[in-house]
Amino acid sequence: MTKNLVIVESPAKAKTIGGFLGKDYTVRSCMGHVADLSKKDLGVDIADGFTPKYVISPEKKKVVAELTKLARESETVWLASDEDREGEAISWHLVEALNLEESRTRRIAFHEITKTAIQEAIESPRPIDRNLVNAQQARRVLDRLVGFELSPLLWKKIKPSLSAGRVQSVAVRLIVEREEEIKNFQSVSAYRIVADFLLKTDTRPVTVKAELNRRFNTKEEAVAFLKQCIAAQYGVEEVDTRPAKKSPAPPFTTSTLQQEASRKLGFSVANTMRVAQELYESGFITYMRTDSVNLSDMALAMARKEIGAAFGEEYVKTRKFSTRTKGAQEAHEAIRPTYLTNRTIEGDKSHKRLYELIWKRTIASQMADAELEKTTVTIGITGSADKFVARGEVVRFDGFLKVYMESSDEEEQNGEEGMLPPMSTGDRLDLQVMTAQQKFTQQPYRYTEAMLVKKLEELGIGRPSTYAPTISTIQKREYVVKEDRPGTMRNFTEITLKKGIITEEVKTEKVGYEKSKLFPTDIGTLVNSFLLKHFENIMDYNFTASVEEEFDEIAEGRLVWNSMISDFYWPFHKQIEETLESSGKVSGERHLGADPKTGLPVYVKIGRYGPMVQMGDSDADEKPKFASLNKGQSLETLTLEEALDLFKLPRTLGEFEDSPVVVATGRFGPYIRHHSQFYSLPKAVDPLAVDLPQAIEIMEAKRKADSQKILAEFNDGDRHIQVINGRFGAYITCNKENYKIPKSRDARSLTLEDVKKIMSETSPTKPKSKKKK
DNA sequence: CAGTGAGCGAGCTTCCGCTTGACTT
Repeated sequence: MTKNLVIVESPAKAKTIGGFLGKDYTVRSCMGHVADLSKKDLGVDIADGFTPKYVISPEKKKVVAELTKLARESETVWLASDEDREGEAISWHLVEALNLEESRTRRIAFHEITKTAIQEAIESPRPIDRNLVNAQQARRVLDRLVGFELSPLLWKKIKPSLSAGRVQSVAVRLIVEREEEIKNFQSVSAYRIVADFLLKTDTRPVTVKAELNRRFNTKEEAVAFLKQCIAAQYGVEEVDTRPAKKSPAPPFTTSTLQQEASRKLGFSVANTMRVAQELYESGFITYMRTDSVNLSDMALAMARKEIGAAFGEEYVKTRKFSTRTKGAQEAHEAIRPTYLTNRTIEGDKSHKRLYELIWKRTIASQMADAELEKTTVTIGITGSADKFVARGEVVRFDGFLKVYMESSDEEEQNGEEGMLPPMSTGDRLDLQVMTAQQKFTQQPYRYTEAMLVKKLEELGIGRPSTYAPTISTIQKREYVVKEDRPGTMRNFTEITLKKGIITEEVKTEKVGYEKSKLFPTDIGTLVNSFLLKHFENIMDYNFTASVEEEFDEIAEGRLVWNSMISDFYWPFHKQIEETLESSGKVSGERHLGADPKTGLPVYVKIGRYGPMVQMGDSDADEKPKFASLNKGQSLETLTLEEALDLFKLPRTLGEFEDSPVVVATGRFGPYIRHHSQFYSLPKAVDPLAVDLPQAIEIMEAKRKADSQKILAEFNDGDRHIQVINGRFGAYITCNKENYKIPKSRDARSLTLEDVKKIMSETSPTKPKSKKKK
């Protein structure tokens, strides 16, 4: 029997708070939402004023049963879900699901997990804010209506199993449009003039690097300028020194953590979140899904102490950062180490690295500004109005730079600014070398996962808990792919003036090399243009922001939630019906030309299983031939020649062991089929060129590898039992049933008796049921 | 893992946001 039951959202939080509250309080977690719209149908009764049909989420049945029991035994139930729209709805759903009586239910909220914050919260409970709950309900119903009406439209018009939604469809649009910008980008070049000068000083001469204050559009102009400089003299005209300062970045939110972990550690968004979750569960960091840059007073005090002790008092400067993010709800603190005294932690490499990044960012955010001195030296040229400019930067006081500097997404930083020697007006400079470099304008950058998250956050689309899942959804649907692309070589001209002689040289540089960037697929592009054509309003980058304004009005009690939904739904539903009627099936079909042998037309289009080529018309007497596109080929750029090559498979190479050997392409790329066995072709082997001896070699290699996978084989009566070395360790298989081998046993030394014993003691796990893609 | 692409029709897919395990071969 317990007096008080406190319900929070996360188990790790429950553990910490339990320690603060003492024995009169039982603290449990509900693990997020316990109820959601029914999944079997639309889950919204449109005819009845959009009444939501809530059901207890199947995976939460156990939690709800347990909480119901505890609540019945308690005097008072404290609902301590997060203080934001979703948190308020969670509390409301708990009231409904646990059948809580109002008289012994209290709603409390806190933004920090500290003893004082929780005690204060307990002292000031409030009723559940029904307006806020209604705002969440409107958000939920709108997302369901959009997602569950748009997706089936795509199944009908384009391809089964596709999806669309308020967040994911805009994420795809960003990537498709960036690719179009790149495709349409016209690179122009200009000549940049840089020079090394020699400054004579009392001790020894020093080199000063400077750049001309203008660029030349043509080579002729650049050469003319260099010629003019052969006989020129150079002197310092002006020295301008001014102080500057740099301030640290705020502590991490989910989005900035994902960006920095991507830039500094090369982590994918999903990997960052997985490691952060584990750090949180081990008690090393505060909650990792947050949009707040705020630190608790306790954290600030810890920071002051830690910085003072480690670097000295002059390095301490605590700050309160405020969020600039659209729609931020700030239910939690920023992401920070629980104890700033721990510079590092025990754990594997990725945990250590992410933790240290969080520690540095948190500490730096509370350190003094860096004080710099920026110097600009203007260098005159006799006989010319143009000037060379040399820039230098000296750090007078490093401040937060001692610990951490935020990285930037810009790929090329223009010239590191170093130190300049002391100079004064009238100093003479001797030219050592002057170079005119042809510089091309850079195409827009492609998104990494983390850069896409940054962009979505700027647009106010999505929440900290959904950034990583959204990124993975659009990849799972094959709207976008994350890939490396090799880039191409480009020539550029460099003209040098040295010792009065001008020389010209053509050099090459690599451009367009991409690592782990997001590219749209043919399907992504096609779905995007379909949605843009018929649902421009949903695809608008400001759609979320404008509905969020209305959700805010609902939260303030100035707007009725289902009338807002009604105003949105009916015009939207009309768009759906009109599109159903007006639009035929969309396949992005292109006619490539005629097959030179038969004269039949060749098309490329999106089919039921993805991009494909077709030879012949479907209403002709002879059935058309079909073939899938290869990886890396695209609907937009495929040529007739490439299409004709695709029809050359399947190809029979000859006979081996009395059976034909056939090369073909399947869903996972080119393969060899022989005796109903499949053998993948290595990447380097061209399926159009491979011959029989080479194919046999590939098959034998696979057979050898497979034989090493089987650790042991037994025949027990009719049963054929194998011990196999699988991806997740060794296991036993028999009659398509798998059995785990206890960790204490060495799989290689098992006897038939051992195996039979394990099989009788453990229950089999069925291999994964085949899922359709 | 994998070989398909007519048309018929059954039965399936799908959203966003809050939170963890269970499970995989």
